[in-house]
Amino acid sequence: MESDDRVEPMTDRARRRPGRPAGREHVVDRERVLDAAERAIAQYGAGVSIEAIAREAGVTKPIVYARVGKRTEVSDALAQRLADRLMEAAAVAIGTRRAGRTQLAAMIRSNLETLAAHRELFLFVSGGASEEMPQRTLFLASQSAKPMADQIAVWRKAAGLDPSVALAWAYGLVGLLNMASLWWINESDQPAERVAEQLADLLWSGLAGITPARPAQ
Amino acid sequence: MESDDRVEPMTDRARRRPGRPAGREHVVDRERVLDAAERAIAQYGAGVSIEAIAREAGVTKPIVYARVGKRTEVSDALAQRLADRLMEAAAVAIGTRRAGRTQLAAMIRSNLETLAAHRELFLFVSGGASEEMPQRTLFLASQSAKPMADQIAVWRKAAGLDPSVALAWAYGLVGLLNMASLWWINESDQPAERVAEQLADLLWSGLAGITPARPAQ
DNA sequence: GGAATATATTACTGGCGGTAAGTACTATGA
DNA sequence: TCATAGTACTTACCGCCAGTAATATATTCC
Repeated sequence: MESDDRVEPMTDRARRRPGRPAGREHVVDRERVLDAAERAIAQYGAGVSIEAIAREAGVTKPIVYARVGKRTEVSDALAQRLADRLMEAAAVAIGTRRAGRTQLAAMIRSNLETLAAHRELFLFVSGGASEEMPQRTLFLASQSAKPMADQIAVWRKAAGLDPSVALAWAYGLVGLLNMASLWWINESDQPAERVAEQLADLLWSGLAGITPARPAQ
Repeated sequence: MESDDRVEPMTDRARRRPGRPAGREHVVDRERVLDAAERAIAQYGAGVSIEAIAREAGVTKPIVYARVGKRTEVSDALAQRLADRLMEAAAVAIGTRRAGRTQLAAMIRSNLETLAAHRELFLFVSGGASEEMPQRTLFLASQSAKPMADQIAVWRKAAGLDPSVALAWAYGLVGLLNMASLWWINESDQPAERVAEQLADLLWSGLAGITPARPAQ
């Protein structure tokens, strides 16, 4: 009795004694925590607990708070990552294509497929109700919408059209892409390419500034 | 001592003794609970607790569960209400206008203003991360999107165009309207009418089926 | 009147976000 | 070299809340 069966709450895995570990660096840095958060989300879904994220990183909860912050801050950081990935994928998809409808369809398709690939991450990032939800949702949308708005403004100016539509269009488009992706991922069995074509049909002429003569009234 | 200071957890307001109340009807029915939920959300924000909703209704927590169900079910019920209100407002806004761009702008504007009027409710309904978030988000989007898809399919058929775009367009449009509304409510100081015009500019020609000749490639 | 049923309340459980308190290693200055 | 301060972890705890069980009172049916 009393031998060495001290309690070991840190559930399995790389257990570490309390106290400062030997070595002079952080045992896991911020980026590692975020990597672990992504893995944990992929595994357990958007409702994953902070504790589970910490476990996945091989540390304990307070470390997550020390490196990244509270849940909303983890979410914000991952939103940034996701937005970057979307931009990057879009850039690749657009590739060498000339600006035009084909480019738009390629961009939409890459958005569909990228969000599908990071489905749970997408949900983690868009989820999480609370008092300051509106600010958070907008913040994460703005990661995509702000660059998009800049691009739209440039196009519109170049075409001699009013650039003041840029922000409204950009936020609208982000919302459209998100919802359409969610729908496609969960309920549609059409290929991404087809849905992308359909959405391009909806958006292209407006984006290109092809406005039919406004009917009087 | 020992007089009558029994604990009285039911915080203030219309305290009631345990046990069945005198009278043969439910003291509050489902609709009253949902009304109270809306008031509580308006007052405390989207993160409101079930307990607060119960208090607002003048009953206790288990009654909310008995009449409506768990949090997600409250949210679903309110999503239905909100969707109904959006449809109704759109119908009013459209009014006697002839189908066309002006009608579209009026519809968008009514959407902006209706969501602004029910800001916190909108957030309560769209918030709430968990395992089955995707299904919930889609469910609530579908309240608006399904009728919209039907309408689009009718239009497209009448115009001799492919109606199979309807679902993708409808979900996309719901997402667009939601996100644009959120942006407008929180970050834009432009009048609703102007934003509605801008979005109509983006969408009208696509919706009307005015497709520019697709450039080769 | 009394059993069965209906309708409420209070009381509890479990889990999680977030933080405080405790522990062990490293660095610095006399 | 040794005490003292600082750092980087851990365990332990608090508070809140969703959801449910246990309990109390009123009605209904025989």
